[in-house]
Amino acid sequence: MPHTMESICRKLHSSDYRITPQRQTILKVFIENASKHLSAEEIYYLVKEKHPEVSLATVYRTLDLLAELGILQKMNFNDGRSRYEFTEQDNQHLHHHHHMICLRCGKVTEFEDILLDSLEDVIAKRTNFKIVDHHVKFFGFCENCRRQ
Amino acid sequence: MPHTMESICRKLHSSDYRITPQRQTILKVFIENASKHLSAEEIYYLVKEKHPEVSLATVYRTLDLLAELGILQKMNFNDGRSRYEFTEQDNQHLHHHHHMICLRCGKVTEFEDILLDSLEDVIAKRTNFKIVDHHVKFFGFCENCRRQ
DNA sequence: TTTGATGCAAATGGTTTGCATCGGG
DNA sequence: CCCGATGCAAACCATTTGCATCAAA
Repeated sequence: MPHTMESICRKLHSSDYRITPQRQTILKVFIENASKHLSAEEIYYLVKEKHPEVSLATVYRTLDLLAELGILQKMNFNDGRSRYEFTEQDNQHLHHHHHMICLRCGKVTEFEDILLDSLEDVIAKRTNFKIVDHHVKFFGFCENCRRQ
Repeated sequence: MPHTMESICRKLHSSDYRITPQRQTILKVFIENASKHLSAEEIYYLVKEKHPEVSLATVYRTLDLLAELGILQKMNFNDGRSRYEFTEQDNQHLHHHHHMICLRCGKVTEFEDILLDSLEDVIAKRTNFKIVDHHVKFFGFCENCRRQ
C-alpha cells in the first residue's frame, strides 16, 4: 500500500489533525519526490516555488508530525542534515530497504534486504535485546563516479 | 593491535603533528573510556576534571585530527551529537563491529558481524557500487529495560 | 625560531520555539 | 467560535572558525 495524498489525509483526519493547505502542499511535494530522500530545506524550496508564503518552521513541524504518525522516517546520511522518506510497510511488517551512499557525489541508492532479518534473529538471541528496527548503510563509490 | 598512547603518538609524530599536552590528555581520556562511545562534550568534561584549561574547540580539533588519521571514527547514533570510537583493524581489513542501540536508555552495545561481508558482496554486484564500508545499527530494547 | 596548536569568543547552520495571529473544523 | 496551525524572529545547540598568543620541535 503506497502512500497517497488521500490515505495520508485520512490518517491526519482520524488523528484529529487539521488538513491545511500548507500540509497539503508539503505532502504533494513529498509524494512527487518520494525517491529522493529530501531534507527539510530542500522540501522548503520546492514548496516555495508554488507557495512562497509557507515557512521553513511549518515544513519542520509537518515533517515531525508525519514522522510521529509513522508516515515517514527521519534518516541520517551523515551530511549534516536530516533527510526524510516514506515508511514502507505491508500489513504487519516494516518493509526494510537500505541505502548505498556514494562518498564522492552523495547519491543515495536504495536496495532491498534479504539477509538482514536472519541476522537480526541471531543478534537478538545473542544480546538479549528486543530488536524493533535496523538501519543499514553501505558507503562507497557509485558506478558513475568510479568511471572518473 | 589495540590502540595505545604510544602507537598513537608514533602515528602523530610520523605524520608531522605535534604531541601536545592537550592531545595527550584527550587521548588518555579516550583510551580509558574506549568502550563508551563518548561525545566531544563528554570527553571535554572528563578532560576538564584534571586539566580545566583545555578548551572544547581543542577537543573537537583533536577528535577531527584523530578521525582524519583513521585512528578513530565519528559515529552517529541519532541523539543529536557525534560520538567517537576507535577504528579497529588488523593488518589489512577494517574490523567491523556493529551497534545495538536501546531506544529507552540509549545504551549502545557492540556486536561482531558474521554475515555482513557476504551481503556486501551481493549488494556490490547488484548495484555496481564499489563498497568501502558499512554501518549497521539495530534499534530495540536492552535486557535491563525490557524487565521494567 | 618557526610554524603548528591553543583558548577565547564570535560565527555558523540546522532545527526548535515563543508569541501574536490566522483559519479549519 | 475555538483551539490547533502558521509565520516570523529569536533562541538553541552542536560544531567550526578567526585571530592573537603560545610552545613543540
